[in-house]
Parts: sequence; structure tokens; C-alpha cells
Amino acid sequence: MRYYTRLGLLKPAKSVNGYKSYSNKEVSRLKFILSARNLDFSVADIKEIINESEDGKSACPLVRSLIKERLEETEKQFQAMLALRGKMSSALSQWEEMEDKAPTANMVCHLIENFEQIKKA
Amino acid sequence: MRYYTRLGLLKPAKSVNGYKSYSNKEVSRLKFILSARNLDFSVADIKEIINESEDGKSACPLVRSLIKERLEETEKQFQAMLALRGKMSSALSQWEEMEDKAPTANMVCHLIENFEQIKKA
DNA sequence: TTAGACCTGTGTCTAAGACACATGTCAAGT
DNA sequence: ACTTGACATGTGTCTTAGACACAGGTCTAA
Repeated sequence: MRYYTRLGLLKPAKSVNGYKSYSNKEVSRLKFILSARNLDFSVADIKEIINESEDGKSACPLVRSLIKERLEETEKQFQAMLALRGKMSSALSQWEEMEDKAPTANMVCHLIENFEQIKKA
Repeated sequence: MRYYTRLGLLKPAKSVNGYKSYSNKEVSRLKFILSARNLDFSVADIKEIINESEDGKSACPLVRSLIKERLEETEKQFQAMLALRGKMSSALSQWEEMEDKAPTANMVCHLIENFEQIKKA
């Protein structure tokens, strides 16, 4: 992707004509980036990881700690989506059985305005 | 929020001094917007719904059809997150037991580069 | 030689706000 | 009356991770 090149994650050497030349290194780096993106590392994370490894250090500890963070975030979002999904499907089924109403000065749509999640006791 | 005002969803009358005056209508409209956002309607959806209701029509059919769409999207994202979560936690536990390795010319971090999701048979 | 197919970097767009900023206005204290 | 500090205003920029477009350069085949 040109995007990664723009960010400086890839630095392809230009051949004489101006076209990019993709060395083995660039190719494997791109693969690395894509693998990392697949695991939900952010581009900033990846930058950090690459920097670490360019200093000759092992990036593994950093990688472990980052995945822990990202996993927690994902878990939170997952729970949020779970709740949202429940709320939405509850709304959908409620609304199927409610009649239409015309809007009023203070109400755009009663379906939404009067929707209350049925609490799970 | 000033954001909604910027988008023209709220049109508060300015009082003489330049401060906004929030009529009942504006207040209830803001509440409507927030309720709709809670149900994962996009701001564009909300705009559409409001337009419909400003024409005097009942927005209910539109609302029902939109929530259906949004719910399907949410379901997809939910499944994606479920898979992602599994992948990430699998990576995490795998990596806990693997040793650090220094980077090489073609490898940034072997944890990521060699990670393969264990397929569920 | 030239047409068409490819490549280049760069600029703008996305969603839903968050944050900052210069300016404007108010109430209270001196 | 004047000033200070606390709020309000609209507007501009920033965020993510790219997608798309565009003007221009370069290659290959006819």
C-alpha cells in the first residue's frame, strides 16, 4: 500500500526511472505489517514495534504487552457490541408491533423517543 | 452539542446577545438525537428521519427499515469481533510461552510473523 | 511516433465528534 | 464605572486507516 509508504513504514528504493523497487526486505516488511494489522495492532503500534526492532532489540516484550492492551480494548468493545445488539433487536421486535404515529412539535418518532430497554431482572 | 448545531440538526434561535436560546423543541430534539445515537443510528440516518418528520410524514416506517439495516451491520461486526477476540487471545497465550528473538533482516518479530491461528476442526 | 496501460506522489474525503482558539458577553467585586 | 474571571460563541484543525482521484511521468506494443 502506498499508505504505509507515505507513513514511512516502507521505504522502497527508487530505481532510476522513478519506479519503486521492492526488495525482499520491503516485501517481508509489508507482510509483517499486514499480519500485525490482522491482529488488531494499530499502525502506531506497528511503527513502534518496527522502531524497536530497528534498534536491534527484540520487539517481543513490547509485542506481548501491546497485544494485552489491544485485547482488553477489544473485549470492552465486544461487550459493548453485545449489549448494543441486544438493545437493537429488542427495539426491532418491539417496533414491529407498534403502530405508526405522525410527528408532533416535540416528537420526531415515538418509536425511538419512547423506547426503553426492557431490563433483564 | 455544538456538532449537531453545526450540521444543522439543531437550529437554536439566537437571543439578542448572541447566546443560544434553547426552546423546548430544541431540547426534545436533542434528546431524540441522543436516543437515536444510542440505538446506533448514524447521524445521516437521523438527518433523514428528521427530514421525513419535518414533511409531516410519520417517520416510523423509515425508522423500522433503518434499524433493520443497522442491526444487520452490527451483527456482522459482532461476529468479526468475536473472531478477532479469539484470534487475539489465542495469540496472547501462545506468545506467553515463546521466547524472545532478535530481529533479522527479514523478520521484525517472529511472534507476529509466525503466528497462525489454530484452526478449530 | 503514438496510444494505452501502468506507475508516481500528493490532495482530499470519510464518521463523529474532541480540542483549541480568538472573540464576545455576562455577573460580581472593587 | 471599571475590571476581572467565568462562561458562551462559531470555526479550524485533529483523530483512524485507508479509498479515491488527479496531474504528470514512464513503459510497451503497434
